[in-house]
Amino acid sequence: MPRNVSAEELVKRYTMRLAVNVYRFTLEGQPPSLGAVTETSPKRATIAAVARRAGVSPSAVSHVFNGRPNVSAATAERIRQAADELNWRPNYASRKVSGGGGRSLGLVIARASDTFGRDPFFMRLIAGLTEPLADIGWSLSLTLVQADEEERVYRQWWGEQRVDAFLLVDVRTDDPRLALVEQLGAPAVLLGAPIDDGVPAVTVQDDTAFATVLGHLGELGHVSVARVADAPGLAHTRARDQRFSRAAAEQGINASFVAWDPTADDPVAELLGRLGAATAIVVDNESIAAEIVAHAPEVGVEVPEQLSVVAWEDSWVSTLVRPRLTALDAPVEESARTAVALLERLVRGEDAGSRTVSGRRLVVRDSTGPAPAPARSASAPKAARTSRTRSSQTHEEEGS
Amino acid sequence: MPRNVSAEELVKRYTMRLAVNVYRFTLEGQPPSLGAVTETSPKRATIAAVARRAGVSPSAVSHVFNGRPNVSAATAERIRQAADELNWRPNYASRKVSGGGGRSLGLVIARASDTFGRDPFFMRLIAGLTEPLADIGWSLSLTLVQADEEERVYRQWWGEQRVDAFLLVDVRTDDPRLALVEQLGAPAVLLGAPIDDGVPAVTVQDDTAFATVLGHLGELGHVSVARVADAPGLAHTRARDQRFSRAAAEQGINASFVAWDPTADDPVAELLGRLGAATAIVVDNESIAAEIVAHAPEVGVEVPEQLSVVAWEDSWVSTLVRPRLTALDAPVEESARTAVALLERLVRGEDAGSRTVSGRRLVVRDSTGPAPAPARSASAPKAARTSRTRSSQTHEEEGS
DNA sequence: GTGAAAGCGCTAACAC
DNA sequence: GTGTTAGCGCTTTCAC
Repeated sequence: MPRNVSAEELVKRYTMRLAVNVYRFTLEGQPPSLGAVTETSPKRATIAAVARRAGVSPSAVSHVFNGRPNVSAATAERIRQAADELNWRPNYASRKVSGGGGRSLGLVIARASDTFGRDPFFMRLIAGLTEPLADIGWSLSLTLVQADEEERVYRQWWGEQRVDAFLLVDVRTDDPRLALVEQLGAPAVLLGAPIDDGVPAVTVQDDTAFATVLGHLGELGHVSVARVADAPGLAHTRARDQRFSRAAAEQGINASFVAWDPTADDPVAELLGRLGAATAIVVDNESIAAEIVAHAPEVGVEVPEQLSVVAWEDSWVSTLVRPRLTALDAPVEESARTAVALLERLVRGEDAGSRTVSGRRLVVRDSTGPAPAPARSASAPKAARTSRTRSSQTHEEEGS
Repeated sequence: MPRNVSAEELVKRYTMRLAVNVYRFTLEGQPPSLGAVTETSPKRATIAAVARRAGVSPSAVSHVFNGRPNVSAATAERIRQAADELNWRPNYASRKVSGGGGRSLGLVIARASDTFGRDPFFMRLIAGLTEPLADIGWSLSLTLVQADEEERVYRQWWGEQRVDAFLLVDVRTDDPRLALVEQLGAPAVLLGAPIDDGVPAVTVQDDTAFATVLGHLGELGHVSVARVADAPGLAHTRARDQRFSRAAAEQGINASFVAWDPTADDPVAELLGRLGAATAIVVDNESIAAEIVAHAPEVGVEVPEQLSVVAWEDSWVSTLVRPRLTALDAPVEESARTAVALLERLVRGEDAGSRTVSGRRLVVRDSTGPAPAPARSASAPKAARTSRTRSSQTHEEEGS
């Protein structure tokens, strides 16, 4: 309601109030004047108006719209029709204030605009969330925050009852949000590996992803592979490091780790300078992988002739750069759908355990190729690409 | 409130109710039992609890949290402190139901996941909206819908009072949403050229953008330039067509129009085949432009040696592809901020007129170069790029 | 199967 | 300045 109201608005409010008071004082059925005021006013119809039109009580209308069984089919039909005619929908706020379940999922992303914007994962996630949410009548409340504002926003949104559950993404090691949502009593689900029994997780089945990647690279003759992690603070980083080491050991591949340094003048050149013997890299972040393949030739490293690159995550961006990126595609939409399903259970007070969704698929494109012959150095000839536009092959990774 | 409640929950509710009833029956100040129940229960604190703790009435608390002046500074401080201690925030739903202003902006995007996901504009828009929204205590409710569900979602979100205003994007010619929001009485702002007095617009100052682009291309010797539009139904398409024609005429450049056909087997090849004499193109959509520069060489057209490409819209994607895209950068964040400011005025009942934000900047990168000599045909030598990594130059476009 | 009535937590008019 | 009170529109007992 506007703070500064017009004269008409004041008159209207006063009229409404009068009508209501008359109704109260007469203690009778329904004075026609109230009906008239309510139904012709620009204000939205109320449950009372619908009830009146259907010739029933407000509670009957409520029952129908909440799927409670105490109303006969015929009456229910009449009520629905009246609601339609008045174009009425239960007021979300009123419903909440009177104990009805809320229907809003909070997604608070602690990223700067640019790192948010250049991660296609978020577009897939947002798009993937909206459909299952819409199916159950929920909506998505989204915001970006700075790291030091994160807790405040969770507390505020929950405290104001603006949202009824949270989806936690970018989970960090010792992430304070887990304790926070438990303290608040807020239903929450996280995307990533399970951390805490209190907050169910939706995990992508990643166990064999590295084996698949290293198998692919091994076949191409690579014996030394490096893993490039983007953000060291994220919870998944260490787990992936370990899996990478193990899978490499099993396949007799020499594993190493290289950090991406976004503060360098030329992060790609700087990274390539630190690769050592590695002839292939697996990059945690798709846009970084894309930057590497795009920029490497400009600093003297041909992809895939001298270096093979695999992106962990896949999207249209991988098919945009040249050479196209070989990538590990995650079932983001499936994760989103699963998270929504869990959230719905939590909100209803049922308990929900963590879930695992299907594994990553290795999509082989053009950024991986035969390992360079050891003799050749950085001055290797820029061999013509075997087939620049060869179609993608897909290796389905077996689930576990 | 969960439908299926535990025994404990039932007991708790019953206890609360008892306490409340005792309070009502005694008709006295505040029975200690109620305070105890409310404050130690896991339920969130209420305004009454805060008032009690601060030794004032609920309305005093309300006044403080709504910036009304009727409370002394000392009392206000005491109230704030009590609220902090109880970790209380005004309940959003209650506030709305009792006439308080809402604080939620609806953004309904009628796009399929993939066309949404591959348009970096939306990431910039979302990121750009959240900050100004947070500044005024609003949040963003976002959803994707199919075209035939669009109207239903607007009606539903508004009818339920789930949102308090709408931001209209992807405005189409004769867009039914304009009449819809006016009929609903919903505050709304659109991004794009003004269409209707009822819905204020935030427009990017595009008047001279084509003159700037064509000036740049003219200097490079291009005499025939084509415009590639993505979605013919969008309202901005025709306006841009006209501006393009006019600017071309003024500069003695031969203008043509070519449609992008996403259904073709190879849309890029198909498009290039229809360019006629044009040696440069201006592409409405950044990801299409990126696809063109990435794929053109694979079908025998070198960029920029044989064809110059300019993208209308700019983001990190333009710097990812090779050659890097010369692009027209729009002030998306400024548009978002302006839209939020307008919306806030509308919601308060003040009127708000359309606004124009600063013009597009031409960012010259590597996808534009000298026009090919007319004699040379498709078999032109793949001349070495003059400077593959030359730094971007920026031409500020003068506003009007 | 139906309706009356008491709340939900807050705001705002008005009296003190 | 501060408190009282009557709503907001809905849900939910609990009588009928």
